[in-house]
Formats: sequence, C-alpha cells, structure tokens
Amino acid sequence: MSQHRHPGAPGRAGAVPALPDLPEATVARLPEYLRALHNLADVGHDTVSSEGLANAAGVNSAKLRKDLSHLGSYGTRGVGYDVSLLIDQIESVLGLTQCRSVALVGVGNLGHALAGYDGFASRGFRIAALFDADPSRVGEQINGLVVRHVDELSRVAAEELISIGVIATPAPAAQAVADQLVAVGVTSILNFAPCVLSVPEGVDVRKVDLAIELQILSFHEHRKASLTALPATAGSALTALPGGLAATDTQEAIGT
Amino acid sequence: MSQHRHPGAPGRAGAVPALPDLPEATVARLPEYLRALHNLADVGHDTVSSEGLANAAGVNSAKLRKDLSHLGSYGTRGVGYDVSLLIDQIESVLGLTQCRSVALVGVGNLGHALAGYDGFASRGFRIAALFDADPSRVGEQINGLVVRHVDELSRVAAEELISIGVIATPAPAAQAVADQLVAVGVTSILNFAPCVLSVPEGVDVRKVDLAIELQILSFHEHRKASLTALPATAGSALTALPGGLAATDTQEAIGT
DNA sequence: CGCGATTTGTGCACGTCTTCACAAGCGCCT
DNA sequence: AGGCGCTTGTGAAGACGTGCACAAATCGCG
Repeated sequence: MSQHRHPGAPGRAGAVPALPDLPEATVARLPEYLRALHNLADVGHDTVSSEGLANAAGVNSAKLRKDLSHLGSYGTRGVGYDVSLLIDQIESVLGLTQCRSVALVGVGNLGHALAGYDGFASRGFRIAALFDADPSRVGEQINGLVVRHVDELSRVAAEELISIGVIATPAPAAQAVADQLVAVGVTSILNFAPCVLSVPEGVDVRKVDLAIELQILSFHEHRKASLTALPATAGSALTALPGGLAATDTQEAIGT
Repeated sequence: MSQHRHPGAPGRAGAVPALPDLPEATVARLPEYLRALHNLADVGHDTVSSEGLANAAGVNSAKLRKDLSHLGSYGTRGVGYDVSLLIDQIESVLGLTQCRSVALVGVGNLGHALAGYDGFASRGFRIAALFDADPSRVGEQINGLVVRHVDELSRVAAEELISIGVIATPAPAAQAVADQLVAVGVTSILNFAPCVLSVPEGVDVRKVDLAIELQILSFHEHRKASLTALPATAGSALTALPGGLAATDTQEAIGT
C-alpha cells in the first residue's frame, strides 16, 4: 500500500489529527474499544487501565496498548486512560464527529429489520433514505421513512449527502445497485447480499454474510466432533485437555 | 467442557478427511469458494481454472490455489478443478454433509428477519427452534415455527440436536443466553448482540455487528475525505492517483 | 509419439499482526 | 524528597498470511 514518508517534510502545523494510516487490524478493533468505553462511562468510571479496557473489549492488553499508541499517547503511566478523552479521540479518528447519512437499498426481509434497527442512530448514523425495486413496496413507511423506488436514487442522493450505502437486496440485484451507488458518488458500501461486488478502485466494500459465518462455525464444530469422537490417537487424553487445540480468539476474528 | 454425545453410527467409512488444521484465513474463504462453485455449476461449467474461480470469488488466484492445496490436490494440471468434486470436498471439510440444526434466541427486530431468512436452508442449515424471553412474543408463529420461551431451551435442546446457537437479543441479555446455550452443550455461537461474550474454552463465538462495520467504513470515508480535501501535501498528485491509497482487499477482510 | 500450451502446486521472500518483556514515567505514601 | 508500586509505551521476536515466480504435470494436436 501507499506509504509516503517524506524525510524532508517539515513538521505539520497545528494539532492536526495526523492521519498516520493506522493498521487495518487496529481500525477494526477501535469500534469495539469505543463501545466498551461508553459502557464504562455509563457506569461512572473516568479512567481505565489497559488491562481493564482490554478485558471489556475482549482482547489482549498488549494489543490494546499498541492499538492506542498508534493514535497518539492519551494515557498516563501509573494511572491509565481518561475515558472521556479516549472516547473523543477514537470518535475523531473514526470520523464519527459528524453524523453520517446512510442509504439502505432493499427493504425485504433483512432490509426491513435493518431499517428498524436503532443501533444506527445511537452510533451516529442516520438512515437518510430507503429504496426498493419492488413497486409494491414503494410508498410503505418504515420507522418514519418512506420507501422510494430505486430509480430515484440519484435524485435523492443529490439532496441528502449520502456517505455510506447499504445493500440488502437479493444477490442477483446487488451488483446493479452497487453500480448505481458508485455512480452517485458513494465510496463506502456495506453489502449483505451473498455475492462478490466489483467496484472501482477507491471504493470500500465490506461484506456481511450470515451463511458464511454459519459455515465457518460448522467447520469448527465438525473438527471438534472429529477430534472427540476419535479414540485418543497416541496422544494422551491428559495433553488433549489443557487447551492445546482450543481456538480462543475467534471472537474478534470477524472484524478483520 | 463439551459433553458431546456423538451420533451413534460411525458412518464415516469413506476416505478420511484427514483433518490437517487448515489455516483460519483459509477456512474463512472456503464458503466463498463454495458459493462461487455452486454458481458455476448452475451455469453448466464442470471444470474451472484457479483463475476463473478466484475471479468469481473475488480473490487472488495464487491464494486460492494455496487454499485448495491445503485440503488435498483435487485439481488436474493443465485443466483445472472439477467443479462438483471440489464442491463435495469443500462441503465435506466444512462439515456440511450433515444438516446442522440452529437454535435462534431473540425474535425481535433482527431475529425475526433471521428466522425468515431462506439462506439458512439453502446452505444446509435448519432452524430447529426459536426462543424469546418476552412472553408476549411466545407462541407467535414465524415461518412455520412457533416461538417458545427461553426457559424451555434446555428441554427443547435435548430433543433436537442443536449444533449452533444464534443470539439476536439485546446486548444486556446476550451473556445470560450464551451461558444457557453453553449449559445445554452448544459449542458454536453466532452473536449479533453488540457486546463481548465470555465463554469457556472450546466454545467458538463469532460476532456480527452492524455498527462496527459502519464505523470501519466511516473511518475509511473520513480518511479519503481528509486526503482529497488537503492540498497535495508534498506528495505528487501523480503518485496519489494510480491506486496507492486504494484499499482493494476490504471485500474479504470481514470473514477472517 | 513427442511437443507445446496450459494450469496446478509450492518454495521463498515479504509484509502484517501478535505477543512478550521491559524500560520509562507517573502518582502516592512515608 | 525519595522510594515504591503501578501502568503505559515500545523494541524485538515470532507467528501468520500473502503474492510472486517457476518447476512439475497434464492434455490436445499434429
């Protein structure tokens, strides 16, 4: 990827957030830290140790410290991290200081649920518009928003300033929708359709696929069953127990 | 940990899958390959080159070959891979030869959509039972299944042989549900609740979180905006264009 | 039967991520 | 003030994942 390190570049003026292309793995964990921090703030804590926050976020404390170190030193040794300060910092880095508008395309089974999901607003996202290709669904009202026909996408997108598009259509329609979203200037897409989207360079696509998650779990289930079913293969049952084969870090493996 | 009663008949007489703990990243991609293969089979192809399949699955061809090499050599040089044979192999490795039963807990906004999702059955999963803690929801019928109270979980789980539990409850209830699932012998959990679950060793948890995905996209959006907004900072505009900053591999990054 | 075109399988080098271990820094208590 | 315990921040090492490039293998054709 691009690493532009200019030795000659003079110090940046001002306290600019200093976008230091932080590692992708770190970015994927920041939201989890953020949620843990909000929980801690609600309970009244105003400082946390890396150990405590790591625990709340389900990660290793060393990893957490390294992650946070990437966005500057906002902790004090011997004490820990200031909760509200850290919240502000992470939100700033993630670009959550401004409320981002989301366009949701596909108001079927899943899309309907997403439209009604209150986790959007609570995390600083606003559903700006709903679209569907099915004329019988157009006009329906969900959560105070009216479903419009997908052909109006370009017109509506011009009014509202869409920064993220969510695709919740059946697979065959997804690529066409993605093309339309890209055409109106959307550069971030969250795809729930079980298919691969091809988009031009510079457009980010993240995919969420229920079936894939289940199949991955199925694999591990299958493996565990095979191992326990087979009579101890030369290895003593004693060594098998203490966790040699335990896959403990599945929890955060999804994000990356 | 897992008091797993393995199915009575030792049916696996054929070629042993030869469980070679394949890399986690590979496992996460196999379902995508599987889907692409099914698509190809539907179109009538009976062989594919690694290039073709990689294209359909949205990955590098070298990566695909290495992935497939991990589960044995099922391709012929100069020709490619036999589609149906490869399908069988991957399904066998993923443990999809048997239909796995899923218990879904939490029939709220999202849970309702999941219960009606037809991607379950089409991928070899069967929703065996629905649960909810809200008495007003108990008794409701969704997709031919009746919603039962979550207290009946242990009784029902004894009848049906649940292999995967899906949690779609609000965050505060998730941990208790996870504990109950673990108590009845479930060792694979798919968690849609926005919180960290703590489970004993040997239990796999995968998490799907809409808000986190949006926040990750928000970060990239924020970064892209900052870069284009700033007047070219010493870096030549020429080098900036050809894709230095394009994050092209976000697509499959989620699974892992 | 042999040759060339094609495609798989893989050794190797590289980059990224994780984890350990510890020095540096901070606050508190005496 | 000084020492002590606690916590951060980070260098280094190792594990893991990726991509290139090429040898080995196979098919089709003359």
